Amino acid sequence: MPNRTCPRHGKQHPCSCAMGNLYRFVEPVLLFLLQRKGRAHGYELATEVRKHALTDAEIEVSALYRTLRQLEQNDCVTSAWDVEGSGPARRLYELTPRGKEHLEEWITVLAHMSESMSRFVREARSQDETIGAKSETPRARPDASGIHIE
Amino acid sequence: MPNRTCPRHGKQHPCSCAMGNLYRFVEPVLLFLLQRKGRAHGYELATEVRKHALTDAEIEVSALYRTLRQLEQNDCVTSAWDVEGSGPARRLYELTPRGKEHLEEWITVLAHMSESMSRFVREARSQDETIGAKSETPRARPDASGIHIE
DNA sequence: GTGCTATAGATGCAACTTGCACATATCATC
DNA sequence: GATGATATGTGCAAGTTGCATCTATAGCAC
Repeated sequence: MPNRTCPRHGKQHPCSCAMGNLYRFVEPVLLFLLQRKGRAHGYELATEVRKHALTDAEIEVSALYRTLRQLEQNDCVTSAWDVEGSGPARRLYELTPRGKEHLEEWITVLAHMSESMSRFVREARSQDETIGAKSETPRARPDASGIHIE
Repeated sequence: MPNRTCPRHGKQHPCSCAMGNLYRFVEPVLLFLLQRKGRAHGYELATEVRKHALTDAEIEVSALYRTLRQLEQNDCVTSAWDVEGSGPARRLYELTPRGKEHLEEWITVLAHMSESMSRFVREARSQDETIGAKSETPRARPDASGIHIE
């Protein structure tokens, strides 16, 4: 949405692609998935994160791994190498009590944000209609609701 | 919410203070206010932006001014110096048709995000209950009214 | 055994964004 | 002439991000 044009949607439709990943909404989704799956490795999470993403921005794998490391540093997850099975070793992540707490914090924040946003959308849309209706008339009176600029 | 602790709320309650301003949610609020007020200067907007903010993060005046400049560069607003009245000169901003369009894009994005978020919150909460019920630890019931912080 | 692909995790770095402190200027009041 | 409110900005270190690239294991085809 910001100035730089979105590489995925171009000018097709408005998107939130240019919004950040790392500290924004990757974290809660990862915490959520980890809570649900009990234990998972990064590559696996990467395939599922899309379905629960909070914006339509692509979630970078690098951002995902970095977020997981960050979460580990903050005691929200623990990790252990899993060398069983075929293929390269994988790091298995698991939620800690602190991580669960952090997810709950995120849930509170997101619930609040969701509400703020839908209120904003409601207000902006109703205002839009008002202005749309008004602009038909020869733009006379300076808005009865009282804002005057000198 | 991210790792760095919030300077305003500390550990009191979860907040979205550490989320970005500039390209995030300052833009739509400014566009909205400009549409409503018809014309306004930055300092004035700064006093009102709080009421419509989409996160509980403080909106920096510097971010606000920078956002306005950016919006001007992208033809979303125009500005003109107002030297009438007392006090220092003020830059009066006004929405352009492109700016109105951009606001509508934001509204679409925010409506979508709001929905994604509330779905996420719903899912995460119901999952939480399931897991809570499953875990045999007595763990004083997760307070229906919601928010408990460490 | 070489090349190719899928899986898995990670780093390097330029470009960009942000928070905070500070700069500039006008006017009013003391 | 000092102080404070109004008003608009800039400077810069620290932090964040997108994209390209790297390492490494295993399976399969040739």
